[in-house]
Amino acid sequence: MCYQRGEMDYRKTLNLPKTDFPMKANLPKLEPGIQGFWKDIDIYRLVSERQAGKPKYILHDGPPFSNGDIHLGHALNKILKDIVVKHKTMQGFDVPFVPGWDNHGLPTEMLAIKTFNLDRHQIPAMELRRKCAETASHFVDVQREQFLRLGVRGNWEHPYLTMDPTYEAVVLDIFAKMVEKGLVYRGLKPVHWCPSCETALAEAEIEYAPHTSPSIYVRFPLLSLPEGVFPEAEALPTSVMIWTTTPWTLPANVAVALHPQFEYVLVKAGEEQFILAKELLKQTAQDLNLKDAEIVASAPGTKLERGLCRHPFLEREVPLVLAEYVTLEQGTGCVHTAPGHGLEDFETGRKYDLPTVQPLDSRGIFGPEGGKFEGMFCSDADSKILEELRERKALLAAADVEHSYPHCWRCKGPVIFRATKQWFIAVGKLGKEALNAVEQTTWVPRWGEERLRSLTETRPDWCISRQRTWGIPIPTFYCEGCEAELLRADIVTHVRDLVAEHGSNVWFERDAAGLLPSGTTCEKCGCTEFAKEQDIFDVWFESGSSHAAVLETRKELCWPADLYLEGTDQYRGWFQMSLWNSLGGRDEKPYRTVLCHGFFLDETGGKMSKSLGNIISPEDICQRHGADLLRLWVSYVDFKSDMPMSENIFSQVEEGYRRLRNTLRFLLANLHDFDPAKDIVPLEKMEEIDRWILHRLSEVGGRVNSAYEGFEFHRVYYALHGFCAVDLSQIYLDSRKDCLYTFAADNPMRRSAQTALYHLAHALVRLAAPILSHTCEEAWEQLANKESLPESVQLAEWPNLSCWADEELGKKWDSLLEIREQVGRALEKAKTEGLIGQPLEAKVVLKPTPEEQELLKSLGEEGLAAFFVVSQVSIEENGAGGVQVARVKGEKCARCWLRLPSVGKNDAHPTLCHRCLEVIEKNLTD
RNA sequence: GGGCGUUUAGCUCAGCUGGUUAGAGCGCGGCCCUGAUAAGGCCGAGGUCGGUGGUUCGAGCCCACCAACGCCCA
Repeated sequence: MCYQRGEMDYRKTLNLPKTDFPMKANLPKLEPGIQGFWKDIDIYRLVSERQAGKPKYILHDGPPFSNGDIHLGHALNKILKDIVVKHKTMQGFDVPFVPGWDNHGLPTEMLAIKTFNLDRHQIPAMELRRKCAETASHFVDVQREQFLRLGVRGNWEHPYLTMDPTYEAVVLDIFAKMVEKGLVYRGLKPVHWCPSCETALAEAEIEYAPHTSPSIYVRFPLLSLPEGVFPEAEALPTSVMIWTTTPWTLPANVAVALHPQFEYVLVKAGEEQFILAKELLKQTAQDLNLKDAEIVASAPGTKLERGLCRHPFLEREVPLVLAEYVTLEQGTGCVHTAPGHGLEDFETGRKYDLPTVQPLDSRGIFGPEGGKFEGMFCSDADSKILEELRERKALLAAADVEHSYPHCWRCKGPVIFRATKQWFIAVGKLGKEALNAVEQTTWVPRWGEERLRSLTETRPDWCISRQRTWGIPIPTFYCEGCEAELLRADIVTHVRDLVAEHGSNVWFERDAAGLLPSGTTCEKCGCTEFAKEQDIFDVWFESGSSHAAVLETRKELCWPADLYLEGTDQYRGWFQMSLWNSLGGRDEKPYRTVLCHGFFLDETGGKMSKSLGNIISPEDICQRHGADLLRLWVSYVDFKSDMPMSENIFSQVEEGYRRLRNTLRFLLANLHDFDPAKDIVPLEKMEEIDRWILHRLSEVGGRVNSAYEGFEFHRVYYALHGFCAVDLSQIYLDSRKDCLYTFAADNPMRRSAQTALYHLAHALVRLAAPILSHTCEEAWEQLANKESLPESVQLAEWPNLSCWADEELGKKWDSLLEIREQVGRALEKAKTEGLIGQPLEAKVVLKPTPEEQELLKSLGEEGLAAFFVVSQVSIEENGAGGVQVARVKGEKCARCWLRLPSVGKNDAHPTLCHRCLEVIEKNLTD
């Protein structure tokens, strides 16, 4: 090499950063390639093999419905799981992740009906089920691809599906256990019922529309009240006044409900008295045209409990009961209660052990229980009932009212509530065990315990019957002779075996005889002919069985799960249902820890929903920003409460991503000539500043790890981001650039710096890998080009960083950093005063106190200059503290840009300082 | 209407068992650099900690009530 005076390009003699790791990620294009790489090397299998034999950590996946594209909530959920899985794996656990799908259920059935334009009343059950299965399979495939696009690692080749025969068989197995334990019974429950379609309707099949109903006030003559309440009632004929819009439900009336806390009054009007809520007296008096109403006495609802009235037209005593749902919005505060025709009424009926009168048949026509209304269609009976009330002087007022009323989605006719026989799990019997289990579970966040406890405490028995087609049949039978129920564990087990072999379709393909063990006879009447049950299981019973159907049946898994991780809606859903199912079927709770995440909100804090049109799809984000950005966003926010999401917030995450990426890039770029095998410097020979940054790394690593452990991923983000932005970019890397660029390539000080960069790069790539899986894989490839490393960062172990910790050094550098800040402010001042244009034009004069002397001297004036990123530093003796900035004397070195007195002292290289001269001359002799 | 939760700078988060002028990063404004360059550095302005009342010598933190928002239920 030959340098001509005056026209030398010293730039070429610098060790400037060089890398293939691009500044701009272009994640949408990059990620599919990386995902293809993972697929090619079969990353899931590789990791499993590597972790085989290590302690297991079981994160059991809650199955989403396979009936549409994934939305942001699904993406969030799977990314969170993936972060846990990847971190735990790096921590040395064997973490098999088997994703699953919930295939059965009404939403899928409705989707299939719509997609294939089916007539659900015409199509044979098997045909409909085939279409449902086709729909479910299709969306399993769709969603699998969508989850893979997020970079989620799992056993996607062999997920679990609730419609798989092996899965279905375990559901029935659990059911058999519950039958054996006497937890299953058949009881009445009111459901939405369409009398014209003659079928039960699910909530989703109901449409609300305006409807005109009669609005009537009715007298219930008072028979008695608890001792000492309203003694004035004796004086005149007294009745409890109720209001209703469904007169035809009066034959089913068995009680009048009052609110325990409301104030009820005894009112005298003419020659009679009424009982009603005080607050509603004014409105009612107006409706009934009562001019002379006068309050005689008053008492809270709770005092009236167990009073008795007479039914207005039937020979029936009707008790006064208490219910919290009674409102003061309309009526009288005294609510007509018919357990056969309303869910709340039904619950109240249970509480007070009232009979469930349900006189209608499936067409909505009164049967024998309907007395004189037998043979009439329910709403047609309204006028007859009004007539009856009038005759008996029980009707106080009647008018028409228009209100919102449920209608059938299919025939558009008004629907009714009708109690029918359904299968129940007596979860009440498991209450104590449930509370115990809730207490022994670790809830994250902790208030989850309270939430599940209040759910389990108040929960009524679990109705598992659904009157639909797409699901697992409830394997019970009815005697054709005496109609007795045939519910036996051995028979359920027999059906289970058939289902294990043929799938649940077998129930729809065979008649009862083909499903029962041969020789089954009715224990009551000896009959051998049976009919099979029509109801299928509630899907919650199915997904609630997953703990057994998945964890117990997969070799790589084990029961119970270490972790369940779902959204807050699942306290009532999967968390709870899995608990009942497991307590009923396995006598133990299915999870050790339950972790719960919040929901997405838009930037204004409102909810995200399709109807509001403020939905952002994960696919859209992957296409425009990349999965790693979505993953980083997941770690950027605190997922335990609700999380706002918007383009604006997203652009901030993008900034954060750039900082992390560019820091990593800078590390890699300055390692381009570093061969770890040859060049690595042992810790004790490293420069102090390099040991300091490794000490900081060990601190950050510790914080990052405990943040992962505590499921506080946003603390991972802030720890990593802060480290990259402050410790590295602002302080360490900025100070180290001079050494890295201008020193001779193999100068031990430069190798020391590079050794730090090397350790930093290796650590950061690992610490961030559970979150930024793609980016870290891309960086990993750069590192792996130079040394033999596992094929993927996913096969890397968690770095042991504690060996870099040096508390004493940390403290010392805290003080140095304070001085550095002082210097920064002084430089800024000098700049605004026009003394200097930029820091390299400055000479910093330190006037340290005696205590600071030693501190500063240990770094040396040159070391301090690099640390402050200025040209020169001088330390004055016996100062009183403080910093002074002067314009530097000396020319700018053409190579290192520092202003030093040595510039111009050499004739061969008049524009170089002594440091650069040495490097150049060394280069020339090499 | 009920259960559970959330509410600290424009944004996302810290703030230990209550204790001096409430912190960080990003964004924003100004400046510097052009050898991390669709990068990097420096400085700065931003908050009556959702509201009201209370306990206390002292409250972002404890208590009560209220409001907005969210999940679940009715």
